Amino acid sequence: MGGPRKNTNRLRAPSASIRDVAQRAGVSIATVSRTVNGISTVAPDLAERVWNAIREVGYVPNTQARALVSGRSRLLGLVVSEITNPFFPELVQEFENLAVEQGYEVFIGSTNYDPARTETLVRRMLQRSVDGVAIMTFGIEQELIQKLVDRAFPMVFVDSGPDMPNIRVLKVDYGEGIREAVQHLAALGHRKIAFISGPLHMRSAVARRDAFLKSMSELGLTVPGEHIIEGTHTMEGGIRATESLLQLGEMPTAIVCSNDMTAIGVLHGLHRTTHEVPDDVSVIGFDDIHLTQFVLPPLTTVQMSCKHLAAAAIQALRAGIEPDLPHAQQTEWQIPTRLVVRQSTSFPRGSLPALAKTRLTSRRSAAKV
Amino acid sequence: MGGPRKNTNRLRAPSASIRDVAQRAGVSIATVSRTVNGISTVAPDLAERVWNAIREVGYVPNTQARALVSGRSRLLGLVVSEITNPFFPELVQEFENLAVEQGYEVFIGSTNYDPARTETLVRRMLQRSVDGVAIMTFGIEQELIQKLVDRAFPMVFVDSGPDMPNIRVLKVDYGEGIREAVQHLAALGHRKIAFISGPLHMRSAVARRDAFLKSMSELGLTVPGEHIIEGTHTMEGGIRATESLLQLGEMPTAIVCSNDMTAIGVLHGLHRTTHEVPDDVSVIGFDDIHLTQFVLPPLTTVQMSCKHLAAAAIQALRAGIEPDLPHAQQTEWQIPTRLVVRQSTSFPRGSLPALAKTRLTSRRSAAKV
DNA sequence: AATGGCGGCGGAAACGTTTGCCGGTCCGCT
DNA sequence: AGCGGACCGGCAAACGTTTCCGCCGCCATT
Repeated sequence: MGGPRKNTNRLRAPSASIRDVAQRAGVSIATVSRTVNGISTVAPDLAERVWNAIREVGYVPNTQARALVSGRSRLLGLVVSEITNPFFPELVQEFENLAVEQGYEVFIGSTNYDPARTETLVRRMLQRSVDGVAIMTFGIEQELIQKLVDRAFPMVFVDSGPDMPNIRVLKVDYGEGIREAVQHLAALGHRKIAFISGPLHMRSAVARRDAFLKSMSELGLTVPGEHIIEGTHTMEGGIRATESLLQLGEMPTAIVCSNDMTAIGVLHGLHRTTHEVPDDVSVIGFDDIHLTQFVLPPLTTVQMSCKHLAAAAIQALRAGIEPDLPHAQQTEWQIPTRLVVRQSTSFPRGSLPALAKTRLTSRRSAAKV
Repeated sequence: MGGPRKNTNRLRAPSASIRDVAQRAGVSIATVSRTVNGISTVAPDLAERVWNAIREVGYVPNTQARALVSGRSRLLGLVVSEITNPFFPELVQEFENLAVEQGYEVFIGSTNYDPARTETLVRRMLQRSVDGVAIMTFGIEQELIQKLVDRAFPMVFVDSGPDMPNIRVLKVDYGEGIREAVQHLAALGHRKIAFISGPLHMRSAVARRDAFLKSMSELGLTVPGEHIIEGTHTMEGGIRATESLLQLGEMPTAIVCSNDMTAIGVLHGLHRTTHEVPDDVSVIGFDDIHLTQFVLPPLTTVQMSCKHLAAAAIQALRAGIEPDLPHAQQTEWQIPTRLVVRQSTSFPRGSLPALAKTRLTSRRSAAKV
């Protein structure tokens, strides 16, 4: 038969196990387990002995074994489009902070807009047996969804997901922030306001464009067709869109963009052609990524709070994982948006009240006077 | 005694296990395991049967169980300073791509420069029993290192780590790129070149500053003390440093910065005071973060290749994990740096050859002429 | 034709937990 | 004093793998 086989072929010397602790404390491993997990049926003095023993042998519970037997990994999947898109690191950061606070770890993956990659990404997450996945890609492929839903997997989507049990959705209220943006421009005196959208196969891009049109018509402002341009949610798209706007007979005095990268492209496009922002044209972005504070001039933009988004995502995931949490039945979470005014918006050229000019124009042109 | 207990209290119905496959294929679980792991002693026809069975029951190996018994998690830890610092997402991206390619997963965590957070981060990584950790924080606390080294843990550091077995170091060759930067400026005619360093308690910041001084003296150029300013590797630090440079009697005609965020701060500082870049002052950054392409003007900077860094980190980690890899004995990896010329550098004001002016000056001022 | 070697497969132990079940102790009630 | 029950701790099964060891049969050699 041969005696017990111990630790052959292991990579490193194993660390202390629950058995070592039990031996040292003079209790059974069951008691150690219960102590570690805070189960109240352990007598205080025993618990004390166990904790001491744990400290002495430097015991760290083995997560793999835990997950294996309990069937839960305390791991949350977070799927983003691309981690190098500046919006996402901030989301990741918030998400991670909150997850750790609540005793979870985060398994991050980016799809890079590649379906094959997305496919393997999800497979990897399943293999690591995550307890739930937040899909924060703002536009996700349907077959992938199907695959996950089949396993009755707790999931969270942004904007819209399939209408199925165990699917929770974070509804971003694009209208709110965009209305603020339009009203801000209108209050400054702008009437001719253009909009550069995202790629229109993305639902969130359509939602943003429609919110813009709605806000304009609420104010009785009309938008000629050539003032609505489809962009790509990238800087290049913003530059190209700017170029086509510049060729128009009637230039708009303000441009609202479907995301910040587009707005930054607009800034570059205008800079190349020696138009000043905000003196010649006002520009507003969307997302409030970190970068907006660093461009020149700092960008006025609509903020979708990462904090809110992350917090809601985690709450929604936990609702799917732990059935007796207070929010377990909730299936929708509202995410607010709001305008953040920086220095890329001002009065339209010509309409500038003399008094306000010295106060409100950008520091750069003020200094030049 | 009671019969076998099955699946009480599990969160979800378990997926097919190796036993289901074995039963379906009419072989033992050992054979299934060998087939899945590509061990060659399995007869081709049996392997065929096993693969079919796997497909039929939709078997996915359980990573937890695998890791538990094999002692290896195929998980790599990646510790960065802060994920929202634009340099890191790009590193993370490369690292993840390469890791997945080589059959590993990545467990990311950011320290946010907080020792307590770092401490728990490492503890979490140990609990998840990662196979190795890459510490890419460019300046790490010593006690943390000690803690990890005690467990003979495969680790990779940047710039410098403790001199111990199982520690591998990625040596960034700051000198190379900074010499290129200085020579580029000198070639354009600059003689008075200032340097804004990072916080000098960071070794990498000191290394960069020293590389600058060395490159200057190689060209016979002297640097007055007030032209070396300690910054903070942040935009604010760059702005402040610019302000103090502006108060000097003799302004430098070019500023080299210890990282890109500082350089962007310099851009803002100069913009506020109506100095033109590059016409009045040339600016060079370091890191080549994504952002540098989006600021105005696009920043000339020294690139430390993320690709190189990530590839070397993974190779070094694997060297520590799999002892019979070709690089297993190597303990140092060289990371090259090189200058990327964009539009924030030009001739010093006044020294500009008339012919070159129209070609080399920034597009903005050219258009104004 | 018997024997030795070897290739290939199966049995079963081990990894480190969680947890159902059971047995012991002690207290309070009758 | 005897009994019931609450409480608490230990035993051992189970989670899903990997891998050691042993067995069986086939082929080649003597």
